[in-house]
Amino acid sequence: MDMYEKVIELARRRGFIWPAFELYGGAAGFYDYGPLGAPLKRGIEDLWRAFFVIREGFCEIECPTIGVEDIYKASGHLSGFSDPLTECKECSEIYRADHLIKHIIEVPDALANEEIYRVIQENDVFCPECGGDLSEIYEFNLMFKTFIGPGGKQPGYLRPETAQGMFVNFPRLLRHYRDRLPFGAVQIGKSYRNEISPRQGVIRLREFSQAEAEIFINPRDKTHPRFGEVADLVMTLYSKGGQERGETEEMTVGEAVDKGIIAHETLAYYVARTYQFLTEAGISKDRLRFRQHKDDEMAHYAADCWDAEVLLDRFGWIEIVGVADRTNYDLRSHMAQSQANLTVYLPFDEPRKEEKLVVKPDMKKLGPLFRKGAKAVADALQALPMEDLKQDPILVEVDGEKVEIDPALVSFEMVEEEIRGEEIVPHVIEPSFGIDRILYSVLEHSYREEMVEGETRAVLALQNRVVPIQVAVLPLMDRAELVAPAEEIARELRGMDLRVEYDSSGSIGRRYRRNDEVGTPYSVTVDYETLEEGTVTIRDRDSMSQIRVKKGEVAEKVLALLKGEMKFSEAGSPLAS
RNA sequence: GCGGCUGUGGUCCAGGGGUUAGGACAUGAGCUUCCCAAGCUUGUAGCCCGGGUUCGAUUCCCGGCAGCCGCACCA
Repeated sequence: MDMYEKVIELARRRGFIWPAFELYGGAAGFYDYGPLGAPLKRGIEDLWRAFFVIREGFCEIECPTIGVEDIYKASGHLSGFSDPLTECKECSEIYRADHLIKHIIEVPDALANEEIYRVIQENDVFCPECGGDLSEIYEFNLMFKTFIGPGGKQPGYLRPETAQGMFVNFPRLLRHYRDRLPFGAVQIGKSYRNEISPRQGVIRLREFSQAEAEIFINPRDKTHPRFGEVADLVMTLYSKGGQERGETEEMTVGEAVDKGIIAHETLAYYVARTYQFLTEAGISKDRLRFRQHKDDEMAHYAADCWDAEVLLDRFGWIEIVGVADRTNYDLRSHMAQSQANLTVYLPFDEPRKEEKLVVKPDMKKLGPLFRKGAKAVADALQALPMEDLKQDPILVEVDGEKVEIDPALVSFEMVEEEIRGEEIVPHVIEPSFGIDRILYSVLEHSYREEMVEGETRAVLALQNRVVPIQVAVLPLMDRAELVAPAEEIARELRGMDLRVEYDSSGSIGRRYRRNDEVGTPYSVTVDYETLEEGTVTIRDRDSMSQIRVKKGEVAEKVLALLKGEMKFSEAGSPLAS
């Protein structure tokens, strides 16, 4: 059994991750989060919120998971996210149709499917495997399509990423932030991709959760005011150059920016925050690296892009986060599609003075003279440079005809104008997190087995911050005199909003093991000394050691331990074993 | 989507054209002053789905679904 099998088996058995629709045979690429998985996922998302909403001052929004067609025309998902496929009629092999004619047509992407098929037929392209005839082209789009309202008139698509919600709300977000850069907006939610062949469990899903931030910044200033907070952080980087040499480098974030390895401070800042988030969530530092996209794998508009990759036992290095400088591509696309103005007015530090030629055609006279053509003449006059306006007569060309204009009909002068700022389209830094992949990676990186008295002990060493069961309350035996105080303690802990597991079944050792396996960090045990001395024990998951504390103090101590405000060894007196 | 392998209680596995499908672990109830998967008593729970062959199918055949591996695909 490899690690993946062990972890997935545990996750299924103990209620973290279940195949969806199992009752009806299931469907590939869909999973349920069970009673422990759902709180674990929420814990990871809440930690993400702490990092990317609270501490950065970004806002969280929530948009529909179904989008109208224009959004995905603009984003490129409608055209770029679908592949033209063709199938061999003999051996049923499937090919990307455009790939088959690459050597004939330079830009096959530009062709319609019928045209690709014609090129295939005219150039005698056959199945590369068996030489058989190829079928007509059919489109496979990775977006789930649906229809909005009755009649099938308005198509809708399940969103393939949450990012577009932030882009299409840009004008309102800008106003929310009172017309100033930089600002950020985030969204945590489901996205959908109709993958051809989802494999690898929760790594490749058809419905998955993303946490994405879109940070809108001034393209002229990509420094970051809080860069100093992360400059000394050491990370494992796998840069473009490093990939060519086949080696990773340990480096501080500051050094990476100084050497030009990471494009600029702002990108590096969020790479660093990503590192902190992942390690606090429970990703192992020595199985985490940041890999830079090579030029040919990066989208053409992107300036720089770094993926956080984790090392998984079965799958090798897997991408779990992408942090990209997408420049102004997305906003420009939506400007073109929607005709809306998605710019920000940026004042200059100092107003600039500029000389400007102002041309004023005398419309009172030009109007009667040229009637319908007057506007075209005036436009042509206004486009002329100074020298041409000084001629007598002034020559302009309107609709291919040369027209002579009396200089008396037009006045012009140089005006000194003060320019206080300019309209710009912000650049976007996009950290994009795959929550499901992170959750699985946290499980695998937290899982360990150790030998205890000849038995294998399985432990999920989850971080307190994300753990689904925070504390177990266990009477030493299922007897009334122990059960009563144990139930009382469980009630008290629940009263503090802790997620408590109360368990009185079987032997105490078995219950410790069960809780170890799902990561419960602390177990409170009620024994006969509780009745005699008024104390209980707290057991630490990782060390298996126990301390004894007063019953009345156990709740506050457990809370302090969970928050990391108290060391375990200092929370009570050690239990003689 | 193609090919190969696989599908039996919650988990892991055994089995087999014919009465009641077997084990281990897990799990419920009970006993036990018992702190690391102990013990005893006693329960619950299964042949992936559909069709075919057959007197009879969990077993054989076909299809579907799911899992694993390979190919293809992967903004």
